Amino acid sequence: MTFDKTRSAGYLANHLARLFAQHLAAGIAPLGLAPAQFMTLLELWPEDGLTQAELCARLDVEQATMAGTLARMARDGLIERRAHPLDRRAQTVHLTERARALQVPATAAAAAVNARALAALPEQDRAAFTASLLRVVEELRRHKP
Amino acid sequence: MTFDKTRSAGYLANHLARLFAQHLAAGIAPLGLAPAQFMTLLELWPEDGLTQAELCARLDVEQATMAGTLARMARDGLIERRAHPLDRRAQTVHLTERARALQVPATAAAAAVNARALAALPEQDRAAFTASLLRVVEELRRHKP
DNA sequence: ACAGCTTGCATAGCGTGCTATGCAAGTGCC
DNA sequence: GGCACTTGCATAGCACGCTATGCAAGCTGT
Repeated sequence: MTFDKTRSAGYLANHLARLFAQHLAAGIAPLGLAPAQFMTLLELWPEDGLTQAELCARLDVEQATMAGTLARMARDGLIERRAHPLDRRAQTVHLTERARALQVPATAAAAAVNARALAALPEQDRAAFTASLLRVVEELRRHKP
Repeated sequence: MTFDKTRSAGYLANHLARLFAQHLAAGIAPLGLAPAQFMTLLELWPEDGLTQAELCARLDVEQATMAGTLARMARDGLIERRAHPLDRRAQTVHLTERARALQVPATAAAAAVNARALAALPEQDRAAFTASLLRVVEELRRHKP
């Protein structure tokens, strides 16, 4: 009857994401990065020159959210926008040298947080856990509200 | 080398929490509730008259965050604050009739979201999944950054 | 060619998280 | 009793999510 928060996947997912965000923020703040900026860089490091719309689709965030994140990244000297060669409405997003230099330390910090978190699970359960996370993500993404 | 977002627990947790929040928000918005208000009500439905500090501890959110959530709940007629009988600094938080009436429909909506999400997993994996979520939450909560 | 739909982006407003401050009230120790 | 520390709460400022608008540019069909 009473909703048990220690057994509700949604409740736990919210709590887990807040904890991950706190740990990640602490790890990358010394680099001058915030979590959403790091997520965006994860897409741009391997493939520069994406448009805002492409970043939205890949990160599954709304366009207005990405506009705000890119504005802060431009303010902080992580990206610069250039006119799209084919579409005068669009812009392409390009990394600065400063952003490129952060790839190794930032991904190391994120990997450290993942490692510390997964240390809570026996080694043979970890792959199943992330696989389940992925399956549930895909399920909820398929039939969005 | 390149961080694989489909295998990073932190990335997936963030994505999953956003999806859960979207589904839950859609389910409880017709009731006039927002997700953090629902979380707070989960504590107050079984035990009225808690203080703000107690709510913070139980939900693991910062005091300033809870102050904002309670302000919005009071504005929306879900709670009222009364003077604490023993401590003149503190207030106790009490549910209104309107808030009590939402318990059944709101928990039903949340349970439906959980059920839809967990439908992605074979039935025998679901308990292990939520148990792993809980273990990782407790791990990250133990050594906070 | 032009009217109308679609697409790319910016902006405003709000909810929810955080840290950092500040104040009032309780507690403790001398 | 009085000074210092702690505790309960409010507020401000910021990051990120969201929806809702609005505008400019591209596309479509007649």
